[in-house]
Amino acid sequence: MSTVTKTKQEQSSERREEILGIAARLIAQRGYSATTVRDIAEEAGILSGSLYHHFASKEAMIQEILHGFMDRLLTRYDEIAANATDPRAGIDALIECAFETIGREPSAVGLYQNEAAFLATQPGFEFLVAESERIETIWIGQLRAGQSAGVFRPEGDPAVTYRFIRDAVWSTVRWYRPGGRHTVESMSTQFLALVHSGLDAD
Amino acid sequence: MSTVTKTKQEQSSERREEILGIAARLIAQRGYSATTVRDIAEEAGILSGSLYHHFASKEAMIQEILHGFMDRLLTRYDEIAANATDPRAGIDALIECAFETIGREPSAVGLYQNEAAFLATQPGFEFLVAESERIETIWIGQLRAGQSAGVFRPEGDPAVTYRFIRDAVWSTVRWYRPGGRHTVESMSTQFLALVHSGLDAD
DNA sequence: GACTGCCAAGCAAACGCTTGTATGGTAAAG
DNA sequence: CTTTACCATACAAGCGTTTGCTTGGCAGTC
Repeated sequence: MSTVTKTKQEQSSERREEILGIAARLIAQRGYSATTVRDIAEEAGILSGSLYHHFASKEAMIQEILHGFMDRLLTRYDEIAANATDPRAGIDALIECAFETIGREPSAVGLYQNEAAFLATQPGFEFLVAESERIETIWIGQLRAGQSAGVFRPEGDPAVTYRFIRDAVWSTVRWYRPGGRHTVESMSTQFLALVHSGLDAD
Repeated sequence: MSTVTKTKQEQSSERREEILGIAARLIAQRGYSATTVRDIAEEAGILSGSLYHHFASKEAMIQEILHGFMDRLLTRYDEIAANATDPRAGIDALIECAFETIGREPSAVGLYQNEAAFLATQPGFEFLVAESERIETIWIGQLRAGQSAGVFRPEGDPAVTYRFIRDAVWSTVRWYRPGGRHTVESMSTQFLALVHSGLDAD
């Protein structure tokens, strides 16, 4: 009697994780189809054929990267939604979580930003649509609750507001570089100020 | 003695424009390197080799698309900046112009969103960096002027605020579809309300 | 401690296919 | 008779992937 075991391909060895990290970084930089298995292999210090000892295909690599990324994100979002005391605190926590994620795994975020929309239409990537919808539901739930409670302005379609916020936050990964004038925290703070109070002076 | 003439490759025939439109649409959907010249040719009803009667290379096609797009945008932005009566009206006009552009040429916007960051690092695309910087200067100028005039909140780095706004607006092209619940105008209106007054009720 | 079997990791070379591009020809229009 | 737009065919390079093989190390058994 054994615990549930992973398939051989899904067992995580250190080498696998290392190669996935390289692949994520390259694909985030150049795009999925502009990144060749030879690029990835060379960066890993092996030949392209040797990649197939670790992964079934190039597509399997990006699937594993995206699935892992979205599962981790959804876990955090679920926790935030479950523990939020009020809608405003909930939205703030979701936004902060997104900025932290950008700081923690920029490659996965960038790759998701660039490739998810197209890949979602491809067979084998149905999970992208499903998990994106769950995420959307969490955000819109907080926005709606805030409108009902009277802490957020009643006008404005929550679905549209969500997308504005989502895109502004996630797009940060394209230009934010740590070590410069701003930290992840200061970015988060400035965004929260903008989204809560707006641009206009009182 | 003649006026400045375009090179043969840059002369615009109707057929050229048609093919460029097809290329822009396909590349916006699938990405530059995932779109083959055979895809473009098939959609145009010709063979791939025949494309080279109109264009020097695949790269020349995307250069022409992007250059044309940015030139038109920059012309409009320059006009707005020159005619703006005050910073708030200036920012509003810039935002409205962006939403109108999304409605008018969604393919070019989408293509720019997806490919510009990578292409900007490639030889032959230096104009992308140059024109992006000019656009950034126009926006940040309005934001700074608003802070100085006291109509915008003084806290917040204008360069960061600009990027938040820019990304939220342009990313709209990825999910907005005309004919649904929202028009370009209603999107523009809702975004302006959010960016000026924020989420919080008074 | 030597021997055996096994396995993860990678190499070297090739496979069939797709890619962007070049070339010579053709048919219609002016 | 030149120009325009296109076809038909080809080509070299690069693509993802497969194959057969080598290597080093880690059990377990004698």
